[in-house]
Amino acid sequence: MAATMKDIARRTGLGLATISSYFNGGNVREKNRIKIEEAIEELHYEVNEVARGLKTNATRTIGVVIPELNNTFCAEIITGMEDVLRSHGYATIVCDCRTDKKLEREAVEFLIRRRVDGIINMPVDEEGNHLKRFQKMGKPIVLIDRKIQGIDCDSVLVDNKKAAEDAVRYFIGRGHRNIGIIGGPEEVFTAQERMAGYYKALESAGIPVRESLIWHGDYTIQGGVRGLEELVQNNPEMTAVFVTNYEMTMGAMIGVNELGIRIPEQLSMIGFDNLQFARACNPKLTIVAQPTDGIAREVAKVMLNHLENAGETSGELFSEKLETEIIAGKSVRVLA
Amino acid sequence: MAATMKDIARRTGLGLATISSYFNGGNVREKNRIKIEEAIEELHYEVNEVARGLKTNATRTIGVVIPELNNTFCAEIITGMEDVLRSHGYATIVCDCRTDKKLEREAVEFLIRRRVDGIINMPVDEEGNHLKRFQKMGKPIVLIDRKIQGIDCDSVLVDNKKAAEDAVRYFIGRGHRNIGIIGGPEEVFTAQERMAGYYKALESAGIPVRESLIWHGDYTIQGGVRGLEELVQNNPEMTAVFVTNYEMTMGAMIGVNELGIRIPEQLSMIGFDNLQFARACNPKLTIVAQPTDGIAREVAKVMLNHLENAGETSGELFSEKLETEIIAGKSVRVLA
DNA sequence: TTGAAAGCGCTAACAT
DNA sequence: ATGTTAGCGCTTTCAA
Repeated sequence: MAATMKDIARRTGLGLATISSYFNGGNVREKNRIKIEEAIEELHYEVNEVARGLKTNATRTIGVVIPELNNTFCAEIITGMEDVLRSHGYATIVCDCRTDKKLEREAVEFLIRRRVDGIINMPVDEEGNHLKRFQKMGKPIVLIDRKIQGIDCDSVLVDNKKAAEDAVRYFIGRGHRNIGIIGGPEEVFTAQERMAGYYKALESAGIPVRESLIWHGDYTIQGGVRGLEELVQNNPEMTAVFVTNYEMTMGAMIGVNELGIRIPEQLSMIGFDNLQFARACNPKLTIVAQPTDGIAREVAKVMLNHLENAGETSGELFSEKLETEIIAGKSVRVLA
Repeated sequence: MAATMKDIARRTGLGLATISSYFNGGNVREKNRIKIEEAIEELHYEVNEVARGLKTNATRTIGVVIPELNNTFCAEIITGMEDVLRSHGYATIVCDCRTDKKLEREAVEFLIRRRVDGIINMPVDEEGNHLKRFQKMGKPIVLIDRKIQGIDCDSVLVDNKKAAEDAVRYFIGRGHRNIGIIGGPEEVFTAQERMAGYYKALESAGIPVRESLIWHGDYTIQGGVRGLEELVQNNPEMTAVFVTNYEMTMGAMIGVNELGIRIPEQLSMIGFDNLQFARACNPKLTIVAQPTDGIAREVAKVMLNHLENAGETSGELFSEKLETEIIAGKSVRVLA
């Protein structure tokens, strides 16, 4: 069994409180400090965070619930968050709920049992019922990427409407009029926003929206393949297509390859996320890039704020919208 | 504050032990069972796993230390593992050590403080010193993908030598003689094995190994770009190149695009991992595919075996080598 | 500055 | 089948 503070107390002849105070930055006589440190060294003592958590009612652990770890956008955000959280002494328990509302709810209950100090969630259930019980416990919740109705809490979002607007304007500015879109699931917040941006850009340019140019996908690779095939087949006059997330962008590229379509001669394309993938495409893909690292750091910061200034929360809900950026490649043709 | 078992005891008039026994599958009179369940419902009781962990000296938490979450191979394995571990009631704390030995050691200490029941590690430090203390505590360690010297423990590997051998043979069988390789860091186990496979395939075909055709990369995207550029520049006669991990494969594709090289007319290529990426390449890339999901499930299984049959471990070290597979695309030209 | 002691929420041994 | 109780390793009053 691992050494405990009692062992150190015995070995040094000091009381438990002194040892504890040593670990918690209290004042300890120089002589005793040295004795304690020797004992720690010899006994290979490591603080038991479990016991500490039971006593202090704070586990220094935060739970992260996401729809799909196996999704670059999620993975990148988690990498960034985990990095800053751990450097502040917080552990991160990641739960992948596979885009399933039932699993998402179970994940939250799982985290409640483990008494995490806070939850970071990229929500699948847009009603937010899965979070209500946790919120009632007075512990902080930070939402990433998607807002939900039933829950008032902090969130870190991306300006998705503007992102899509920018992309479509980019096409329009280069002479395109028949612009298709491979959108996301209609019930997902980001998908709605991106679709709204598509509408807005077309409307403000006086281009009528045509239903046949709109494909509602599901944010998966296979959905992207399918979407591209359908759009191409139904719209011989389409000269450009905007794909609204990374997985579908990959799918659209697969579709393009399998149909033997040449980019940008036969079809112009703007994708989403993952600059490296864009560079690996031939020709290099023009994309909308999200500030994943910025999101990650912002989320961690907001969460740490709650945790370290417990009590004195300003009452105001934090809600930031980060900006995206278009990274130009060679996949958009300039029409005469 | 959250409800405790004491609250349930008070509310039902039962003793603590009865409640505890209810939660641990003991026998409880039907009438009392109902009373307990009503109380749970009304009090919104959730077991406190922290207290339970302190008492039982088992946190039902396992730590995972990997070099880079932001790496598809790692992310896929973690997704799979976390899935099966959580369905058995185990939480997973993931620590990304950014391929840094110091951070890796710190991650293990962090996990020791949190008293995880086991550690799963894709090791960066090939001497394994970071794991020694944990191992002395008698808790299980499972290594993924890389073996290390100093530590005797279970491991789940891939037959990397054969993987590389197969790839190079694939080239040879199609008439290639001047075959380049973009290898990994020389100190990394998988990189050594893959390099060994390259040598073996060439030697058994009677083709002399030429140093100029070998590039030692670092398993990063940028390393792949650089490797491809160097190999192409130094070997005008090279007709084929084998890239030995996913990130470098992506990098090599970027390099190919930026140099304007046509595949497979000017250069044949076999990459590594990520079938979807391979399909998105133009032309579709031939790759060596690792059974990531198989690895993930195997690792979780081995770990659960240790945890659930504590004590009666067979003493034998488990070490499985899974097989890879070549998925043919159109990136390898048949030479006359 | 240091020590003694209570108690966080649970499990398990023992008694009933 | 159920109740009583000690104690897991720590923090935190309260005294000294």
